[in-house]
Amino acid sequence: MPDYFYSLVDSTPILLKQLTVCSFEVISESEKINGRSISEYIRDYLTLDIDINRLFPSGFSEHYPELWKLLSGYFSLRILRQDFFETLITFMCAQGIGMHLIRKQVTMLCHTFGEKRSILFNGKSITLYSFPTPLSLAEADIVMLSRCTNNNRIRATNISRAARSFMDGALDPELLRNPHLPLPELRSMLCRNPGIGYKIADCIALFGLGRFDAFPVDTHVKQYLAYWFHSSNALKPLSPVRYLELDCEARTILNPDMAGYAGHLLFHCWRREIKKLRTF
DNA sequence: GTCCAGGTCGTCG
DNA sequence: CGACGACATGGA
Repeated sequence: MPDYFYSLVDSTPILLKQLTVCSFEVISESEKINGRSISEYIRDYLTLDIDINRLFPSGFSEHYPELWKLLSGYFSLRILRQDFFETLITFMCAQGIGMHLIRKQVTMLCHTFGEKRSILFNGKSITLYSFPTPLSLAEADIVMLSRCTNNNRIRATNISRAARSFMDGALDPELLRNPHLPLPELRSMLCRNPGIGYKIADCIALFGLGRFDAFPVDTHVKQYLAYWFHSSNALKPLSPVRYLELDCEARTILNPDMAGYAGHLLFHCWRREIKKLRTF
């Protein structure tokens, strides 16, 4: 993968219009990434094959007219087909803390364990750090690693262990990428790794394995299920059984095989329009 | 100072 | 199963 692509790999959703800021002019069409042309790669990465208009079931806009009005401002939001390992580690950093701290952890991981790369962009030299390789995290000293994980030693240990599982093949993305693998089975395979529960597993499936049917239920999703869709279950504290119930409820409201993708638009719409949060 | 952040896990009744 | 605390920090 060419160096400049690392500037795109952020493990966070990006609005299409923001992404254009990255300017693809620097990329030559003759260059290949994993045997594919640049335009093919971008189309896949930005999930341009996914038709946003078919994300929500027919009748949804009529059933939720006010919500639909808010949501229409989010149709340019794309889920990215991101690297499995990056997604795995990034979401293992996302437990009960704010987006700001999650980004900080990922940034520190890159600065501490990633490769330094300087690229020329619009005539200026920019220094970037790649995401750490599985090997570098597998071999990382736990104390140094926990400095990157919000000083959370347990999280650092879990990440270290996950990296080693990735290295020895126990955690194999090619095995998990099987589209015929039922979601509950995929989820339980991911949950064998300490530090990964239902929510993180669903995030890894959704963002790192292209499983757009996976529907992660977090604190925000729980809130909008109660507020927009009047789920009484969503008002109660989240437990493993209730997680599965909410997951099931969401599939009756949304298109089951695209529930996660649709849910992601709802997620950002909720955060910005209702909660008035500015962070993506 | 209090509450809440893209949770998970162990323990106790 | 449900409730609660530990893990950790920072922004509102």
